[in-house]
Amino acid sequence: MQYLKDDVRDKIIKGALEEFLEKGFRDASMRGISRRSKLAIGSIYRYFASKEAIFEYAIGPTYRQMRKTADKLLRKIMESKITYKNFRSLELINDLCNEQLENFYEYSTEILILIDKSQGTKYETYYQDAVSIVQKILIEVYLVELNKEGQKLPDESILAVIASSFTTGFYTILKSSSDIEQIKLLTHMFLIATFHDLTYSLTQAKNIELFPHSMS
Amino acid sequence: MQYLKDDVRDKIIKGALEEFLEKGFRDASMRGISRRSKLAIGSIYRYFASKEAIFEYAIGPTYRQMRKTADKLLRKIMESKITYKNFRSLELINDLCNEQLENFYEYSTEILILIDKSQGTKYETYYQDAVSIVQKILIEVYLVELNKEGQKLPDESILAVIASSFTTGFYTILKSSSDIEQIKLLTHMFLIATFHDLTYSLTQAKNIELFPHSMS
Amino acid sequence: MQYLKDDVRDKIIKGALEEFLEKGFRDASMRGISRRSKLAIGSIYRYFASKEAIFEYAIGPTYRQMRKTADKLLRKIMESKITYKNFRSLELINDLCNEQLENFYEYSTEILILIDKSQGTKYETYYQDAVSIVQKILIEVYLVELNKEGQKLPDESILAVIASSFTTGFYTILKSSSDIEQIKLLTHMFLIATFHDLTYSLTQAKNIELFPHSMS
Amino acid sequence: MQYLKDDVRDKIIKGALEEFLEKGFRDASMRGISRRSKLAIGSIYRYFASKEAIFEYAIGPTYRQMRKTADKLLRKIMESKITYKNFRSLELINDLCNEQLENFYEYSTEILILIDKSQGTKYETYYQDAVSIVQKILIEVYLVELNKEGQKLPDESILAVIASSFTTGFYTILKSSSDIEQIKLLTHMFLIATFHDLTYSLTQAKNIELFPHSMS
DNA sequence: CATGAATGAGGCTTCATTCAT
DNA sequence: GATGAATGAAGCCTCATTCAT
Repeated sequence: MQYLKDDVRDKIIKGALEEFLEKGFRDASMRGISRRSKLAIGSIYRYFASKEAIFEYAIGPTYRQMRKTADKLLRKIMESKITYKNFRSLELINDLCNEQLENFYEYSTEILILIDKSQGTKYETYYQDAVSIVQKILIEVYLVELNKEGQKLPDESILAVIASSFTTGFYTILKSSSDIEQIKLLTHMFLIATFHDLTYSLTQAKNIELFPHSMS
Repeated sequence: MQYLKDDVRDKIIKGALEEFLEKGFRDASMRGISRRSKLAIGSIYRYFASKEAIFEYAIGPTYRQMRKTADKLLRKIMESKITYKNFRSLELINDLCNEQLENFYEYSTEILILIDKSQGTKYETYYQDAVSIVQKILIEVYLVELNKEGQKLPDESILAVIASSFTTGFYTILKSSSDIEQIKLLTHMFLIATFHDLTYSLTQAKNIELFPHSMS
Repeated sequence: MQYLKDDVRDKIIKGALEEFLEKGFRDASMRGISRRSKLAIGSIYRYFASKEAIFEYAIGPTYRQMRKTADKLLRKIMESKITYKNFRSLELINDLCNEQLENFYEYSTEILILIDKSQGTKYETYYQDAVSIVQKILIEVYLVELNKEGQKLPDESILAVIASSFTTGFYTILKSSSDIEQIKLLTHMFLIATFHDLTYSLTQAKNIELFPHSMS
Repeated sequence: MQYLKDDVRDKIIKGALEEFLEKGFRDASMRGISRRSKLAIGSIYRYFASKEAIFEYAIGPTYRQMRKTADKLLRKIMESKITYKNFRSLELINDLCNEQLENFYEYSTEILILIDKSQGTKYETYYQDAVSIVQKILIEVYLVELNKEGQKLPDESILAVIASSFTTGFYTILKSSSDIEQIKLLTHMFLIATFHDLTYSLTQAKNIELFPHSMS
């Protein structure tokens, strides 16, 4: 063998990730991947059967890891009776997040591609799926519990908004740094910023002010 | 008639907006625009020189309007000494938002296209630009002021995270409804949920709990 | 409309038939069809979805016609108790052939393509299928009857040979002329030449001479 | 060793013949030849300059042998005054055939490739050439002689039909068996079936019946 | 002006051939 | 000499753009 096959495969994947990230799957061109990986197009086809196969190899494992994580997270939350009233929720969620962060930050490029560069692949609903899961959690933790108490949200679709907003913020953290400690800190801060007193904000939205702690 | 008819031009734009929204600029096809606008492809080229020209005509004005709004917003905030401590911030920001919400509402399709269907055009950085502006505002309102007081954020890049999270949430609202009253309500709720007591959350992140109002 | 669509479609089919006949389906190139039909490749795709669709349009109807004819022929022969002993066989077979010849000679190009230029299409077994049908007929007319009489062929696979030889000869006739009267005459001659006294030749092969009528 | 090894060359040719026979020259792939011969593609190119060179080496000698045989056959027939009336024709033709049958048998793969797997090579007209030679012989043996006698064929092009029919039948025999004795028997039977009393059939086609020997 | 057929560059993929090891 | 990875021209097909009617 002239070159180590794995070297070349990695070079292809590296170029492909660049191309996918910049153009998205559909607009990524084999020529672009070829240029970035400095390999003739024909050579790429020695390693991968198709553009789709490259995507699968580059992104598939990360996707499956993320699904597994998300499913586990969802199951744990459903089982552990977390509600917005539960004092230990923060710890638990934080732990659950931290448990997976190591995985996440290592594959941040893949995740970013999954989020909004995967149109045309079987993973194209990834971002919506992630948002849906977050939304399910929010419904479980907030809406179900509030309904039990006879409280109502002014508009329940705010949970969809918060789900998408939170999901994006979370992935922005992953994108922003490759220092795992910083990612953990930011995640913690962002969890607090998003969920601290969220029930109060949502139910009282019409009556409260933005900066209560800061007025003299 | 010496001039090309505006109603035809509008029909084209209407079809083009549909196509761009559904497929994105790159994957939008002239045939698709032709089908949706019920006009022959050749006719479209009589009104617009290229697919890009259609995009420019359909989206450009909205883009410029949004930039102007954003710049004005940024300038006003810079000039008006809004800080997280300023009691009148809420009113002001709410007013600023409402002032534009009608615009947003009216051009929500164009805005949604700008956000994540503009790849391949000169506007493809729109979402990032929007996030940047929000981030600048957050820096002005929170970071600058906190620094003056000698306080520090555990990690300043949390502002970038909140900027992207907020921007996405805001555009999710636009996408979620075509009822302007609901949009206003959701925006208000979302503003509260995001910024109510944000300073406290950020600075005290390590010490506080998620659901203070809900424990007996 | 600028050009009559059917004109163009016909031009494409004409070029495609040339190309298929010369190169065979697999080696026929869209560029070749494009060159022969003097149409840009893109134009061809306005009329046909794929190279295969062109083949289907050009050849499919002829194929179905031929199958129908062959099936009918086979059925009639099976039903009419024709055997090599049956005096009226010649007339009947001749009639059956003539009945279809008009169709055949009109589509001789298509038939020639079916025979050995259709590799890579769903019709690629056409020639073998035709031979099989002829062979079935031969088995019915000769072998079954001979067995009843307790006679044996020195080697039964001679029928497969005669089937393929006859089939090829028959198609050669179709190819050789576009004068229907000549085709009919040649078919008649060829039927006589092939089947006149065939039983005798086959069963007595080892003992007889080639030119019995011509020796002084 | 200074010279390339012959056994390797043979291994290549063996694999190539398999590949050519199954796919035809154009659709045969170097990878296929490499797989069948269990030799790296690069090695093959050390022995042969191109796919065409392999074909030439594998098929060329057989082609030339066949041409020579055919020419000799043709010359002999021309010189030896064989006619359909000549009593010794059968013996002679049978001998001529048998003389070559061993060759045919030994190179049947090459011949089968020549017949209908050689498209894209300079030998692609082989089948037509073979038919032409048979036709020339038929003309010599039948037509010339009949003309001398003032007899006429109803249509002279029947000889082209019989030439192609006979050629195909003959090659079907080669393809059908790898048992030389069976090939000889089938060839004999097929010669009888084709040429026994052919003159009578052709000249009297309009007046005779198919099964004279079998009517009670 | 409107129409839509015609064009051809560019996208994915295959495969004969070359070349570094 | 053997190997098989690398190359790139050519095949099928799509689609923005042009042009004849």
